[in-house]
Amino acid sequence: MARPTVYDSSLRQRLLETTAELVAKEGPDRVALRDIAAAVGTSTTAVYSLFGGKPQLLTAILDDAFRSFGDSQRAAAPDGLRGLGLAYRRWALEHPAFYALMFSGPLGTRMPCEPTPEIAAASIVPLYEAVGAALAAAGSDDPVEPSVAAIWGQVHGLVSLELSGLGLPGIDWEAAYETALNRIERSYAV
Amino acid sequence: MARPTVYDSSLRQRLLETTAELVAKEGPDRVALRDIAAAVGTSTTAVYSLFGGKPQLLTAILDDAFRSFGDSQRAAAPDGLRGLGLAYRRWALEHPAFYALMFSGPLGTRMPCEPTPEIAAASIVPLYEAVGAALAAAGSDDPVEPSVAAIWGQVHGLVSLELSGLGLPGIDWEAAYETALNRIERSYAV
DNA sequence: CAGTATTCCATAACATTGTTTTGCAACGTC
DNA sequence: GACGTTGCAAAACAATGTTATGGAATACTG
Repeated sequence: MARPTVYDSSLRQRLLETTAELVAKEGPDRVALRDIAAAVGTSTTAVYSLFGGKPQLLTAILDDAFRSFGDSQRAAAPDGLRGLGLAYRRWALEHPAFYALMFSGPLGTRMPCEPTPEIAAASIVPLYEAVGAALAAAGSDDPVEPSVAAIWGQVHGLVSLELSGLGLPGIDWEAAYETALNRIERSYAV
Repeated sequence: MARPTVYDSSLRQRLLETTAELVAKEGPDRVALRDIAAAVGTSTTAVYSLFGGKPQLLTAILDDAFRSFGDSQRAAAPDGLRGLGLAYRRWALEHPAFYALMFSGPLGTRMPCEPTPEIAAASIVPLYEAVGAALAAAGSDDPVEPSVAAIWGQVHGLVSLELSGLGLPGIDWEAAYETALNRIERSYAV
């Protein structure tokens, strides 16, 4: 042993929080490691020592985001498919930068920061179970995956278009979302 | 007049083609202006002289992509909603990097390269018209926008999830897409 | 035809990043 | 109290978008 360590879990936590804040404010590519380090009162070396580099730091942020998203989904699970859909949009609108980072895919961002697969997969388990329950209640023995994908794609697509600010200017996204949820309920519930 | 100009429309065209090629291969953030300039045998000054900078160059690429996408949609218009949906996915899978650039939104990429609004809007006119026709044929006088958004969201979401490589490992995306298209046809056609 | 001025472009300089290396500083041990 | 070891901050490095500079090629003028 030589000198007392400063790169400990407390600093790691503060780095995560500050980075999440900055990323939420202006996106992952606009935040510089120097800014993060300065905001926390350390140097960029801390990021390399504690995480390995910027991609790994963003991966940690990404995993936290998926966990938060998964929590939100689990909390809404008792309210059925519609509850899951409403919670989905609410979470995405509250965390637009995270949502973009989570679902932009490898070509969307330059940083190779894919989430831990298990954490990402766990976040959609509630939807999986709700669709399975709905199919079972309807007496259908269709496979679950295509329906899960179709429903997930529906809500993800609408939220994604809303966040992208693209096309259909002046549209009432909430009304469009209601339309889509109604269509889903009509197709699957009962 | 002094010396013959080299930064002409021909060079501009070659820059566009080379950039599109490189962007398609590895995404917009990984291509350096120096590489583009070297590939066409000029210097980075050409990009600044002909376009204004990297964002403007990417905007030009983006507009080209929306035009190509719009052409594909117009060509599929006679085949109805299902034809539009199939053409949508086909184009996206053939041009994944462009698709990501087109719909990643301001937070998804660092470059401020939003497309020209009219060009982007024109690309979904065929869908707009098909939905309007379907609603009219069904004798419905519901507003068109929410349905357009819902359907666009459905196909965009599925394609986007497929391209992101996220979640549902080993799923048959084509089957999921068929499921979604069936659901759309059942809801709107006739 | 020679000189000059003007226009244009490639090269080099600059600023900002992520990353790696270096050197100093702090603590335990002898 | 000196030394060696460990750890971190600051400086060096590399890549990239952007801007400034210098030289070169051509048309005009005498």
